[in-house]
Formats: sequence, structure tokens, C-alpha cells
Amino acid sequence: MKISEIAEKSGLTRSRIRFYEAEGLLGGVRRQGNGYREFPPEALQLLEIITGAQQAGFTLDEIKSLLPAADGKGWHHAELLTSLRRKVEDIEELQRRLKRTRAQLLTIIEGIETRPAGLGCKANTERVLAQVRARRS
Amino acid sequence: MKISEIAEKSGLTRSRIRFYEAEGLLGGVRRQGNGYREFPPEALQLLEIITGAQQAGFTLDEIKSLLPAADGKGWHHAELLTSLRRKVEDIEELQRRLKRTRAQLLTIIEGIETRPAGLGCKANTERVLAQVRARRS
DNA sequence: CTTGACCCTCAAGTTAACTTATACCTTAGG
DNA sequence: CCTAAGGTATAAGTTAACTTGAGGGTCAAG
Repeated sequence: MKISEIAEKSGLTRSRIRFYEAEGLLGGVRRQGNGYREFPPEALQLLEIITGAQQAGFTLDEIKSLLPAADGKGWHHAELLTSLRRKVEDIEELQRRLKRTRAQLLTIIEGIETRPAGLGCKANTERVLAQVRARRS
Repeated sequence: MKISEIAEKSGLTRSRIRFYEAEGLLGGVRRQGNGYREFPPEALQLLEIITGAQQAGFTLDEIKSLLPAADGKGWHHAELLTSLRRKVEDIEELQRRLKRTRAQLLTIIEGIETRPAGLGCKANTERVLAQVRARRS
């Protein structure tokens, strides 16, 4: 497979694919006589794994360290599992934070909407901030 | 208040505070005769609002456009509410994505742990990816 | 008067993950 | 042969949000 083909099939740009190869995330890329890249079919799967991992919040460096070593044969399952579990925990942590943040934003919105008549803007800011601080506990 | 004091009270670095001022996020900063910054007490609240908004996922540019104009007197409530509501939606969208991603990761973990004996690493990769793809729907 | 803690400005460096630009080669078609 | 489409390498640019560094004033104490 040449680069345009795999780019279309994967939905990624050619530059991005070349970038991944240069970074060592894409092993097994051969060269044709003319210097053109020749991608094995597995490369498509690999790209799928990479973009999926990215969406899961892995950095390229993390992904690189978890991918089957370009030289070795496959994954080191223990490490992979550890890393996956750690990432699940990261996500859960982020979920908790988002939940708090969302609640705070709703508190602020409510605080603005229900501003007591006669209370100045500045005073209301104080009031709303106090509500938010109270919520943090 | 001089910069070190507000830095300590806010927990931010001096460079970060100077940066915010330079970006126009921190209005009302005066100068003493010697050129030193003199922060009004409200600046502390402003910093609190800024970092809070950042944690809520606002970029500095967004925050800047929502803060009380340095020249004007206060907030433009309608815009502020609109933006806050939009950000709540962003958060909810992110929450949905995280939920899916977490489920996918768990699927993968399970797929690895329950690999049928006798199935090769490569074949199992295929199997697991298929499971993940199925989950995406 | 000197030392050390603070303060200033302005420019440049940092990180991640790419994209864009430059310049040149290859291949297929009319 | 010429051209357009597609390929290559390498370097530099991009964005966000800061940090770091260079070079230099200010102030209180001893």
C-alpha cells in the first residue's frame, strides 16, 4: 500500500502518517525501489490503535512505549494491562473533576440568574464566588 | 499588594501573574513610584476566577472575553450566561466521550485477560479490535 | 557601602502533535 | 517530450500557556 491509499483508508493526512513513522510509532514500513513507502496491511490496524489510544488520552510517547516493539514480536501484556488500568483511573479522575466543575458552573449560572434585586454587580460576584467556594468542600 | 504577596496568596507563580497582566486578563494593576506593580485586593478574586475558569476548560482567550472589560464597569451578563451554558454543554459532551472511551478500555482489558487459550497474539489483537469496533455503535 | 531579597522588561525557550514550505524525483498519459 | 499527479526529505512554522534567562534597578539591614 502506498501512502495515499493508507491515508484515505485511515482518514489521516499523509503528513501525519509520515510523522508517526518518523516518530517510530509505525514499524514495518518498507521502501520500494523508487524510495516510495510501502505499508503492510497491518499498518492500518496500527493507525487505528494509535488514534484510538489518543482519544483515550494517551500521549504519543505513551503509545509508543506500549506498541509492539518494532524489533520484538508482540506486546508485553503485563505492562500493557498496567498502563490500560492506569489510564482508566486517569479517566475516572477526570470524570470526577468534570462533575465538580459542571456543578460549579451551574451554581454560577443560577447565582447570576437569581441575583437578588438591589444587589450590585460587584456584591453579587462576591455572593456567587462564596457559593462556589462552599460547593468545593 | 506587591507581586510576591499576591503570588503567595493565590498560589500562582510571579511569572504567571505577570503573564496574565501582560495578556490583559488582569485589569486595574497600578505602578508604584519605583515601577513595582501594585495589585488591588480584587486582583486576588480575579485570579481565582481565572484559574477556576481554566479548570472548567475555558482558554485564556475565552476568559479574557468574558471578564469585566478593563475599561467598562462590569460583566455583560447575557454573553456570560450564554458562554457558561455553552461550556456546560462542552463538558457534558466530554463526559459522554470519556464514558465511551472508558468502556472501550475496559473491553480491551477484558479481551486481553480472557484471551482464548491457543489463540495467537496477533489473532487476539484482531479479536479485541473487533470487540471494540462493535462497541462503538 | 555592600549584600541579599525583591522588582522590572524583553526576548527567547519549552512541549505536543502536527502542518507547511521548499526543493527535487517518479510515473502515467497524450 | 511535456505535464500533472503523487512521492521524497528536511527544516521551519504553529498554538497555548507559561517559564527561563539576561541585564539591570530598588530597598532594608548591618
